[in-house]
Amino acid sequence: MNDQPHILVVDDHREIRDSVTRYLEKNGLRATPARDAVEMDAKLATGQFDLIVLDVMMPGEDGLSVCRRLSSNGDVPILMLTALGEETDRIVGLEIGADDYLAKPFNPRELLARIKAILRRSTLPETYAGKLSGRRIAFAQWTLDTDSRLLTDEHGAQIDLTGSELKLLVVLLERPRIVLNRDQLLDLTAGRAASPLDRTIDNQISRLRRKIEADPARPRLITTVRGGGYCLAADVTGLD
Amino acid sequence: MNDQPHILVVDDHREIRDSVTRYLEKNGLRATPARDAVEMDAKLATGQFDLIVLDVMMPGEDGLSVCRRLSSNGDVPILMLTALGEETDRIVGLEIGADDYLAKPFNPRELLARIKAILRRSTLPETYAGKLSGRRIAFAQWTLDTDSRLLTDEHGAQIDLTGSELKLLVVLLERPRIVLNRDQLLDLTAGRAASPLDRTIDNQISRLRRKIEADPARPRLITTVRGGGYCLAADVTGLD
DNA sequence: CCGCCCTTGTTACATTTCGTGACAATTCTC
DNA sequence: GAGAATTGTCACGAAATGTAACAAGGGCGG
Repeated sequence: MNDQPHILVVDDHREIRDSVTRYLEKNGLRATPARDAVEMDAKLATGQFDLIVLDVMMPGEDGLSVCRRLSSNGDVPILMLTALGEETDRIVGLEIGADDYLAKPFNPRELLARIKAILRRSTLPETYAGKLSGRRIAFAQWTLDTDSRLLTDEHGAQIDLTGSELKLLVVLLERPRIVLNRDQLLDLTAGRAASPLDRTIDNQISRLRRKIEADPARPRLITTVRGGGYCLAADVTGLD
Repeated sequence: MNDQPHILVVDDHREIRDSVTRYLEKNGLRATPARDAVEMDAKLATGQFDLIVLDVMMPGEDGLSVCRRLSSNGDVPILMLTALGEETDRIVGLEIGADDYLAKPFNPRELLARIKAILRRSTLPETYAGKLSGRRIAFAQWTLDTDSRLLTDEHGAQIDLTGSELKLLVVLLERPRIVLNRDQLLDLTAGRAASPLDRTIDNQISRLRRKIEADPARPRLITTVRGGGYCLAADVTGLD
């Protein structure tokens, strides 16, 4: 079982990235490294994170730009890493929405302390996962209302989903045609890591299929990728 | 069994190319040599690669151009090899999309370490069934829906494909009338190399024929090229 | 505060998928 | 036409997946 906070470490220097990741993990957090903005976006899309540690100086899209972009959504706190003496960057970093900053070289313990401080104050009231919250979503023959948890098909027949069924479905709907493995799904729906022989996701999928598939024995909407995970095989439209 | 990462080594010097290939294989990776951009393109078309080691200085299309070209697709990470002192090239190499670079002469162990570092961080979310994901494809009397894994003939009869049957069929459909040998097919469908006496592909072909051929004993869609491999003998139309 | 009911994780077992080896069938060579 | 190489396919088993059944936990009405 693992529901520790999950930190995304974004830095182009491998040594820093890896040592920070290891240090955080050694201290009871979960941590995932990302090399640049692109990889960060990929990880953000397939995982749930509680905080991002972000380097200012990076090739490609730099930290300031990333920070500006992310903090406009405002859902994940950011801790900026600035190279020594980049005084301007410090100030700008905070102005554009970072929650804290730390100058390199830094003491790992101080980084950990600041991360914990941010996490402590950012225990937000839980909302539904992501962008599709509070919306109506159309896919295949279904329309999902995430507020009422109600699924309506083209004939108007209605089915209501349980909390975890809804979460799983929303996670899949946010990533159509992407294969997500059981670890990712568990991370995204329950925010925890899988224990060995964990069949939780299989069961959730089975229960969800029973409700939304025309023939649950031959699933067409949620397909199985053997050795890979599951995949939503439909186009998704947000109706707002 | 072999599903190690597959590295494509592109260098015009045979000694470097061969010694790097051997070194990587000795260390548990799969590696395939290519002498220039043309050969590289051929290998890329008929194999699945996880990383390309690319020399900057090559006759014909040079490394920088290749790198620019490949990284616009952005699906295979690139490690550039630069001759000593080509300081400009280093910088440009990273700017145009290489994931890392290494100056010649280099220590093989360092090359291996950097390759592993890149592989570690380039685990991107897998999309469903390649480029043709989410499409309907027509060939002969069949229409394939890659989402639902459903094959429909002209009379509307439907046949379910398993995951590996679908993958094999898609690989063939992406290369109609091209002969692919068993190694290439195994690489493209399963991302692994064949072990001696490997009958996997024969079996898959057999199973696939049983489903899509009018007379599986006299295959007309997937033909056998004795000593060569298999070939999809039909025109393919994407319906989107 | 109690007990019922819904939800969800876990376990166990059935089913499916797919790789492997064996052997038959086919094709090629000489 | 005989022997060898190559291919076709069967059958078996290991591994992955589907799902029923049970248990634990939580929420809500009374």
